[in-house]
Amino acid sequence: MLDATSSYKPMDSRIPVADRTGHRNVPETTRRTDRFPGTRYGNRPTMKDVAARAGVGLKTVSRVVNGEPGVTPETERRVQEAIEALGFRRNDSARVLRKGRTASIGLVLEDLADPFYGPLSRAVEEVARAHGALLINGSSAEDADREQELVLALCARRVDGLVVIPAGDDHRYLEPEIKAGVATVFVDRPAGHIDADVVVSDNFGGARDGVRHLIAHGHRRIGFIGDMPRIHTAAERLRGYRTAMEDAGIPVADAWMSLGVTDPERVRRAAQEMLTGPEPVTAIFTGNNRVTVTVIRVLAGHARPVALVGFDDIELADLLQPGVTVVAQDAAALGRTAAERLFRQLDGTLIAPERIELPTRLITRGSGELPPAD
Amino acid sequence: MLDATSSYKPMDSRIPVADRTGHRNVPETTRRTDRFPGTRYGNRPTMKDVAARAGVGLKTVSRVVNGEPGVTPETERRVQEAIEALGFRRNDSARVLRKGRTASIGLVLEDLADPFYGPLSRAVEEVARAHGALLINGSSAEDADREQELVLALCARRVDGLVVIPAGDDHRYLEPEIKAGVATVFVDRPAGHIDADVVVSDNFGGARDGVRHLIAHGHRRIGFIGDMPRIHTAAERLRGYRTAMEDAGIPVADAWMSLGVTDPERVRRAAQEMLTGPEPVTAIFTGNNRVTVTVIRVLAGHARPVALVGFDDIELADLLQPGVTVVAQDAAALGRTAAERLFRQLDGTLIAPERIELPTRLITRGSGELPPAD
DNA sequence: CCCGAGCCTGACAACGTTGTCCAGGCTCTA
DNA sequence: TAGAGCCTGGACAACGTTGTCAGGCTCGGG
Repeated sequence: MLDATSSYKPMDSRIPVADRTGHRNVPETTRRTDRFPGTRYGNRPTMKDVAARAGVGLKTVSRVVNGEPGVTPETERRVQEAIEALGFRRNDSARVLRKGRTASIGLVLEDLADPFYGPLSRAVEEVARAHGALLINGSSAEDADREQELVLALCARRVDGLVVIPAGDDHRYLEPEIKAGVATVFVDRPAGHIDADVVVSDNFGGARDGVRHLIAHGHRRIGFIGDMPRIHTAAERLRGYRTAMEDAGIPVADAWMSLGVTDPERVRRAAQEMLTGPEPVTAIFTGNNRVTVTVIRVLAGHARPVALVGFDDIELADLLQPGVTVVAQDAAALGRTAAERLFRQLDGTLIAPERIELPTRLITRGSGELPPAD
Repeated sequence: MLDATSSYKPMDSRIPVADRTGHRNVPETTRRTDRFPGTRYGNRPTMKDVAARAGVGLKTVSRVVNGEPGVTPETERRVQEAIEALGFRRNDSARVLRKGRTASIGLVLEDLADPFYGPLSRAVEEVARAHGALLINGSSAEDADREQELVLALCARRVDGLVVIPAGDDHRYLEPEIKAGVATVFVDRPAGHIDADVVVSDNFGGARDGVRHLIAHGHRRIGFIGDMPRIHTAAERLRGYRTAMEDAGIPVADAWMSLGVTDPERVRRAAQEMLTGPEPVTAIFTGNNRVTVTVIRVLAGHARPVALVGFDDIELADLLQPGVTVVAQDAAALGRTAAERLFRQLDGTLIAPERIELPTRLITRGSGELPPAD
């Protein structure tokens, strides 16, 4: 009978909180069964094994593995042979312990599945790769506690740096980490109560320009559907909307603004309400890609044409009827800029934290140029 | 003057190849400047420091940090206080070294920025999280060498398991790793020359059904634009196309099939050619989401209506005119299934490698139901 | 023939944590 | 009151790697 009783017990990677529930660790017996004769699971060969087999010293193996000079070709050959034969692979955990640097950086974002974060994540990865570092990432699901949990787990892994798209608004918990030398850059939204590098889009200006665009095309009753105002980007975009309206001397009715979670159901209802209320809007400005997509669906089923400008570009926006006018931000540039700054922190090239704002771009495709249909 | 001469020298995370270029390691001096008085960069407090400050033994600190029983409330309080005061955070590298498990899994995919992989990646992350593990991921950019490099770097980090979307077609290099106990699951495409768990979509059946759908709507001259045939999914989808055509007794002209890299330029040209050739197609079956998007653009500028069925669902496909009929695969389910299987391997619940095939779903929205316009 | 220089090589400690094991003090019972 | 047993705490080794340092070898010059 196969011994398959052991179960996956990873290290507890949570924050070291003393939850003294008295759970006693089961004694760690051999965890793996011996399915391959001659090779025990989990018992990887070490440099010591290689050294023994090659008949050399430990340090010589280390030298060969790391390509350090000072090894005779003949000795090196013997070591390489032993490495091949045993299937040796250097244990980077031990290496990290010794060297201090892990050559990995952490990326905490809201949701990997969101099309906005894909390119951002990829850009960070590219830069990391160029610097020989790996990328560990996690989704906070827009939850401050989960963000903290993730960030601290990454710090426990001793990542060299962190790129964080903050969900919470208080990052003082990161102070000891930053002091201890963890390079940190916030992206998309600023950090809270802490002085750190920040790379953001010009959310205010972008939204203002988008709304101005609608105003320029004759709209006055313009709706705004955005994310929860506690999210910085959402607040900034709202401010852009308000400013554009104010600048144009248009008083804003409360019924034209809807802020909250951006799940399709709420957004759909919000859109319906501002389209059918006592002062129905003739145009809508949407606060992010998810909202835009939902509103497009609503408008597709709406009788009267309604103008639309959305924040964030969306794929195929040009092929819809009409094409969707958007305020586009460059997600890849955000990620790239942040990551590059991170590595400059690690270089020691960077002195003081800075706030970098990347411009947005209005892309007109038709939906924003519809005249008001009263 | 600030000492900013040190530069980021991460651990070399490449495969241990002896590139004896004789580069000598610069002596590692203190890397960080002392910007914060009283806190040296990189010198984090250890359990020893905490123990000293709390006036207890090293192991007692360990017990408190890990919530192990056997510590007086009073002692625990003192230790917690010291932890707070010093900003101590357990070093997981050392922990890993001692425990053997890293509580992290690796995910190697083609491109994080591809909308198909976002949900997949997210699903893997969710499962990992549920098992207390972190996710490290990297993009292979469809390059076999880069895939191997990434995978081995992850193994050097001693990830507990690997979810791999293979780019290469020979994975024998993974044998020692798997033997050493690294749980491994391949997704989306099977592994090459190696017996391992595989989770794939029914690419053949899906493509066959999609093409049958077009045939059922009266098409006979149907084009196929897909990825390089060395990619397994591409080959399977092509096989589905051929089978559907054959079953219907339709001879396939070479000019109707185009296989190769799926960059927009090539795809655009391929589509143009089969639309204007001597035997112009009346319908096109596209082999993945990128191809589909490009072909939609081509068809949008085409005079005569052409039917289209695409492999992979795409966002907003329902809002285009006409809606795009697709063969949808469930990326999240692929990721979830693979990850769950991975953790069952780690549990010891799983014995023999298996091949799991998830069904695809034909979603009709209009573009596939257009009659042939001759 | 001897000595110093230079090149290889390996012994050893250290990185920070956890498992093992033992000692001392306490409580409880006979 | 003594002995048994429990509870708390700490000393120590080990995990696999790398930096330091010293020893042994070869070679050439005096």
